[in-house]
Amino acid sequence: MVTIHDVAARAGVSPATVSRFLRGQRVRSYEAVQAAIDELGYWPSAAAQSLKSGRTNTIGVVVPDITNPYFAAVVKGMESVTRTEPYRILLANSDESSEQEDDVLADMVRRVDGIILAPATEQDETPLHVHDADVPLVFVDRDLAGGERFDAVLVDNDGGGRQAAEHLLALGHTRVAAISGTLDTTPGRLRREGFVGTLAKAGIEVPPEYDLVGDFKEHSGYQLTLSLLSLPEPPTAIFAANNLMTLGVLKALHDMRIDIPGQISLIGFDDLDTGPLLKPPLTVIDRPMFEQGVLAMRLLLRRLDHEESGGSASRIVLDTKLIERASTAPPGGWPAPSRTRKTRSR
Amino acid sequence: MVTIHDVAARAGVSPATVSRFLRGQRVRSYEAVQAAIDELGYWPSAAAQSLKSGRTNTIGVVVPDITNPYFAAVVKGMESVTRTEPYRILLANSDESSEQEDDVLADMVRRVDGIILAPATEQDETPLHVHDADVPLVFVDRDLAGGERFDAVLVDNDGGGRQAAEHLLALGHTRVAAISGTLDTTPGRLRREGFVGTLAKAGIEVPPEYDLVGDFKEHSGYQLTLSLLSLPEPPTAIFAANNLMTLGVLKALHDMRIDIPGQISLIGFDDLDTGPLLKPPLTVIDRPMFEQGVLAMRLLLRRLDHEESGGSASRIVLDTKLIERASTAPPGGWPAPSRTRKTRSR
DNA sequence: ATCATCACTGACATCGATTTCAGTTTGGAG
DNA sequence: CTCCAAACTGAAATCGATGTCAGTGATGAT
Repeated sequence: MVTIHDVAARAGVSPATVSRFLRGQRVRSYEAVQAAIDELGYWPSAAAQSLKSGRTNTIGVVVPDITNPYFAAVVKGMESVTRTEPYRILLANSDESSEQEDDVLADMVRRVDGIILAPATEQDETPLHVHDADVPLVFVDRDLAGGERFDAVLVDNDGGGRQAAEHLLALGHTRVAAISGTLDTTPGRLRREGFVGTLAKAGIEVPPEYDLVGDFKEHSGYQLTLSLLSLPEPPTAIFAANNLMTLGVLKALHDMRIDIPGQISLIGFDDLDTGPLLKPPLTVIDRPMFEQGVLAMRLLLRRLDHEESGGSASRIVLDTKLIERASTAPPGGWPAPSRTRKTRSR
Repeated sequence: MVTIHDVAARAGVSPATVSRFLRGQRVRSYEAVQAAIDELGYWPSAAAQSLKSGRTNTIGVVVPDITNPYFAAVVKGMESVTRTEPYRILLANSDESSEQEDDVLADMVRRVDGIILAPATEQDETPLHVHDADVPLVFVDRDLAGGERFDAVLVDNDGGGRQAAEHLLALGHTRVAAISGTLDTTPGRLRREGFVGTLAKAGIEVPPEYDLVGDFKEHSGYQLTLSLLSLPEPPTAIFAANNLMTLGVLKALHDMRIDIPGQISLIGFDDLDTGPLLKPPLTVIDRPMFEQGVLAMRLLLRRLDHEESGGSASRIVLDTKLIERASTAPPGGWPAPSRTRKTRSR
């Protein structure tokens, strides 16, 4: 490995001068140093620089599952911000597991300048200790109990659940099932509350056998749907609280040859690239994905720049939006409530 | 920040002893050191360790696009391997651009122990210099001209193209279009060659207006399909060389109200989670995704362990597999060649 | 020619952990 | 009780880059 000393020797100056050159300060032997660097193919050691400066120019990003298109888009948004900065992204999956998340965080804290996290549960306290290590922390997609003093980029999950419920209500559904995500995550809990609460206000109870809880993974959507179908009186509509579970529901419904939306309407949370191309095209609650990543990364970088400056936490909450496609319709044989369907809104 | 000196002072030993303790060597004052570490909440500085050891315990991963489900799965496979190791993944997108790739690589080389790369083009020579910096390099999905001396995990792209062609031939198609990926990438070039070559051997030429080249992104699939449809004599079948472009084709076909496979058959490369749920369910050439990531990471870690040992390059080539679903059928109004469809094989 | 000012330079300490080397302690044998 | 080998310990050098500080050389004014 070629070091700053080698360059200095070759250029006939001291290492200090080469260092000054690197940082853009004026130097008498500019050309000689430049030449030495080029000829030797010198690049400063990142480890040595980190040790001296205390900065790694690395951002840790921990998400439950990078193969979930939502998180892939979020991460890409983050990267679009770091592209023009000297920062790189250290990525890890938690697989929706607090233990894995804790492990990964403990390791990351030593290597990064800041962390963006979509926590596996709201209850874990470990992430709070990240901050003890002087590593700024930003939440994305999900919040943490006691995390109010941290920056966060979230969406109005409660509102999203409400939109889904209102949509199904407007269509005239009364036997409505919810397949929620893990209830100790922010989106899992709030989407369900928004959905079930709105139905309740309209006088419609979601009985326990319709009120199911999955784990945000496709398989749970599949299994829970099968259990719904085995009920003596299956629901006429299903709300699935994320993209992957929605896919699971869809698969189960296909496998069981259920007509959508003829027999059962389906509304999901989070759109998919293939959303409009599915059979049937999916009605979903959509939200910004790429943008959430961008915002989260900007918040973190801002905090890194104004180090110490403290300042109160920025908590950004974005709106969700109903996208009506063909997977929802009035319940079988029922009359559609005229065309309120199109005009019904928030 | 609490350093090894602080721990040493508290435990009443020298830093050297604490260091030995950390590395698992026997130490007389075991309890005292352990206690000091716990009480102070000490974690060794990664930067200092890297500087001393010359290892960062970080693997650089550069892919064209993490939102492509294929690459997301590959990266997840890689991570499943590093989970049980002390390694972390530094992730970057190249956006299918050589310039971005070069930039990112130049920076990564200083920070990682090894790099796994899906190069944006076969022609760029920069990645070869990565190796000059003593950073092992493994290719995944795509190869590089002159990269034969590096480890690689690839698939039989040529064979995949052939399988697609044979499938369409067996169905009786003669007016067949190919939407290839960038031709200076391994998969772009080879999939096209396998496809067009197999058709040629069967006496079927793909005329220039059917022989189109996209950029692996959805939009190009969409645009090129529109151009195919505007032809006086559109093809009866389309082969799209990756998942994203296949989606673009599908969208265009939907938008133009073309019946699939009634008017046009569609076969894609790379399966999607939603593949079976699309309208119509897609016939595709499938290949291992997660597994490719696993293999690539294993190759790299092996090289890191047996450092210096050199050894010749491991070039793994996996097989592709035809998955027949409903997006392909005999050309409109034509007789299907009995049931050879099911028995036709490699 | 002399001196003050300014721009630039190099020696050296430093960041935090590891490793070497020359001790010191321990335990067991005699 | 003495001695020796084995087990352990600490001081100091080291990894590579940077910042401090005390200079050295150049420039301009007198």
